[in-house]
Amino acid sequence: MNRALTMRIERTLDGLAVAAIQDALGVQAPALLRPTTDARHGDYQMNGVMPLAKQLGRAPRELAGPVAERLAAHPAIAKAEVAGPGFVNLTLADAWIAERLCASLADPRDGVPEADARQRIVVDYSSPNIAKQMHVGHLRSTILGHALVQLLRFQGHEVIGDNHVGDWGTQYGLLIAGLRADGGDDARAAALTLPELEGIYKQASARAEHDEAFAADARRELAKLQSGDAANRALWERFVAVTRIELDKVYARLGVTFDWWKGESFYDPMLPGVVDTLLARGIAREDQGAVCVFFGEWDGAPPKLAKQTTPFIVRKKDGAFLYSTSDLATIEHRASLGIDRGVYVVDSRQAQHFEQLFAVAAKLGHRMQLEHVGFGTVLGKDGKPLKTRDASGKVLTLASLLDEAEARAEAEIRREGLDVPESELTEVARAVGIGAVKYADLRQNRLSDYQFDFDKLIEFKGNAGPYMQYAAARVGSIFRKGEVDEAGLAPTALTLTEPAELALARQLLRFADVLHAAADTAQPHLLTDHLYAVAREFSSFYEACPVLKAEGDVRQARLALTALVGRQLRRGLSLLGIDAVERM
RNA sequence: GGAGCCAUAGCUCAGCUGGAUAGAGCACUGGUCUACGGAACCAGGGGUCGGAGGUUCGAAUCCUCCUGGCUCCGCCA
Repeated sequence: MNRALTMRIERTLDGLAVAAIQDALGVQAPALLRPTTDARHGDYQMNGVMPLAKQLGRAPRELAGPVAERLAAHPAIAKAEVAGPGFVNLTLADAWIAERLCASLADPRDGVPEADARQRIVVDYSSPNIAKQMHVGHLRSTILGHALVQLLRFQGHEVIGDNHVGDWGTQYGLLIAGLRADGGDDARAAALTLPELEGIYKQASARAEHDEAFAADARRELAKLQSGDAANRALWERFVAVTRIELDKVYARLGVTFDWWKGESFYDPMLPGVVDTLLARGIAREDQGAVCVFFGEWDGAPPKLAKQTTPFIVRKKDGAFLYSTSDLATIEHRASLGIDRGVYVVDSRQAQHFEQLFAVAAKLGHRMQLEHVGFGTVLGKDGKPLKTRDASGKVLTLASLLDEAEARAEAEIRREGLDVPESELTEVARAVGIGAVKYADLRQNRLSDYQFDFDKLIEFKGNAGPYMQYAAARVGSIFRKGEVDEAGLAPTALTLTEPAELALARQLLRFADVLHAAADTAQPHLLTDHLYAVAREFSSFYEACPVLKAEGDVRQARLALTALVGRQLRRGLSLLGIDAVERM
């Protein structure tokens, strides 16, 4: 077992426990090793003996004894005790903990090994529409998706972040017709701004509701666009370019990036082929003029889908394609590029669409690992979905939300009288405001809805973004004040004796396990929980144990702990897409 | 008509591949400290985990039913 691998403590101990069961009892069984929820039960507990005893018809405590004995012999384990109905409680050896921490200090990856198998992964996230401003509805996908990309990349995977923008479809016929009806010429088109574009769309779509001639115009313009008409194509390109300018501004503020911008238009030429294949393979059939997949007619369809009487439509009766078709083409295209895994960071309400999509992809023979990373709705303080427009009907844009976050952060920094020079105030307020919004989102279990409350998320205490940034800044300040070169710390041994030192050390030891769990399950809140626990343990430690005032080995050990805290906080925040600041 | 999600402390939320006395933040109460950044630390009160059954050595977690909120599903994405 190499050194890096043993940084994943939980996995290492689980392996030891399985081996101990095998050795002591001569059977292969899951160890069910978990961190304890109560420090009185040690650091990790093994629950596997109880079900095993049941299975063998033996007394659990009787079986647990010899297993514990074998575990206790390992240098990592100071104590292995049988407790309760048959738990085996493990307490790690202080010296071993210290040794692990030294190794992570010496490791440029802070002790986090890469994943065992490297994959090529595409992550779909953000996905706004062309000709519309981003609104609060895009917040979670954008923040969560970007964090996930970085977590997976840190695991060593080859990750492609893809912004699958809505840049194709019926709305472009409406926009072109609307612009023309509005007396729009080339000059007008060239000077368009995004809010104007949005206004034109709103009017045009309202007009098409009751004005049949106009609606027919829009359909004609759409057809021309789709058949490659040069003038309409130029207008469409203009729409895309105008929107892109505004999108790029928002992404720059958020620090969010993409590797691909393969929007729906990119897949348009492949759509007829997708439908042909589905028909030819007998996966879809025509019904009432539309081409549909009926899961109830499949052999071995997922039971949930089989009960569904409504079909998965891939071509409308008017011949137009849908996003289902486009999503299938996307999978097809990615498969041809040798992508192993596709991750979709999209609202949970689309769960059924993805189940259907993935089922069809599997039926087509695709082996790609496909995952829908769903998330809940952002709610207002009233517990209802956050409105995308205010009472007057004005769109509540993502940009305006970020403006408010920054303004509130600046006000808070002034109010608290923090250590921020006037010249850096704007930049610090930006980092704090944006960081607070991101942290508030990421610390939540993604599947549940969450209440968006500016008053809480800008608070400089508790489990909130600014508190984490503050903790990181404070660590930096210790090294500055002590004139200690943080990077130069490379102890080969640490003396940890104080309870506060050991409690902090044990928390730091979890970093690698947590990062992998967060990435594997697409749950960044596991990482925020860890970072918050580190920050809290650090505060207790800092209160109880003088660092700069200590001497000799004690000082060295405390500096090493402090350095690790700083590294985990900075690394963690950075992976989540949150900027740390030097001073605040 | 079919499918799915949610209900945990006053508030916002963790915990849900079953494990030991259900955790955190905020709020509240009390305490510490002439302070290596007090945006601190320590301690405390507060929950029949929506209800009722069931499976199990063990259920917030799994199963069934009920109540109350919410979402999705034939031609938007």
